[in-house]
Amino acid sequence: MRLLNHKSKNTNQRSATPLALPRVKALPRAFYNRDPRVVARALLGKVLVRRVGRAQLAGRIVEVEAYLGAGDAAAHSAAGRTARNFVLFGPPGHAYVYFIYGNHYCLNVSCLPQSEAGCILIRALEPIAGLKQMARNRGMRIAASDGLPSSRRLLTTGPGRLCQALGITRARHNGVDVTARKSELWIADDGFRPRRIAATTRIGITKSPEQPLRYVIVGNPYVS
DNA sequence: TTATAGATTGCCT
DNA sequence: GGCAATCTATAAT
Repeated sequence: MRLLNHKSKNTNQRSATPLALPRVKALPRAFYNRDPRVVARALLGKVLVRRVGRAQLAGRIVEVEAYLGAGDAAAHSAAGRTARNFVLFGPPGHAYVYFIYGNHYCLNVSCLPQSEAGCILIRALEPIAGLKQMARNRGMRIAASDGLPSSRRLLTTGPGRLCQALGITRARHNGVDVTARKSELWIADDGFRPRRIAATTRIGITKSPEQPLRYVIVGNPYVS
């Protein structure tokens, strides 16, 4: 398996360096079996891979938010287990996909052991492979190959956008094991390590907005 | 049973 | 900057 590298003029450190990925590893279950704040930082720079038959869509994770297992009023798990959030209470390393505002899907990855409901919201990706398909999925006429960062940003910057670009839906991907390379959705480590990470407050929440639980790769142009 | 807010986005002025 | 789109969960009738 090989991720096609998209030739791009790099506007940021090394985040778009060629991916020599003859055999990247999937992150193991133990990676996710930790405090969401630790997992969130560690996920920055990893590669989200969406397999569609033989084709692959992939993007580097550049922005995430941590939602804590207990005592986090902003988390979906705050009121306990429901038909929507049950995945969060299962084992770590599984996709939690929910539908929001009647229009958009958002992708999270569960962390902490069984019965503890922490998770990480994936908020932005730097597109790596399958950009044309992403543009098609997003209904963008231009194939995002015009080299303009401004238009490419619209592919995968924002939690709703990246789900649409990768064709992620609740019906198909909620509960998927992201530690398995055979999954339609999994997360790879290609050895890239962010140079600098910053923590800020989370976006769009009203309940406990003061905690710095949003993490970004400093300077990456695909951060929202 | 009905109302309202929400981990968002795109299009309008 | 305002607001519509319109599913899901929860609070209020």
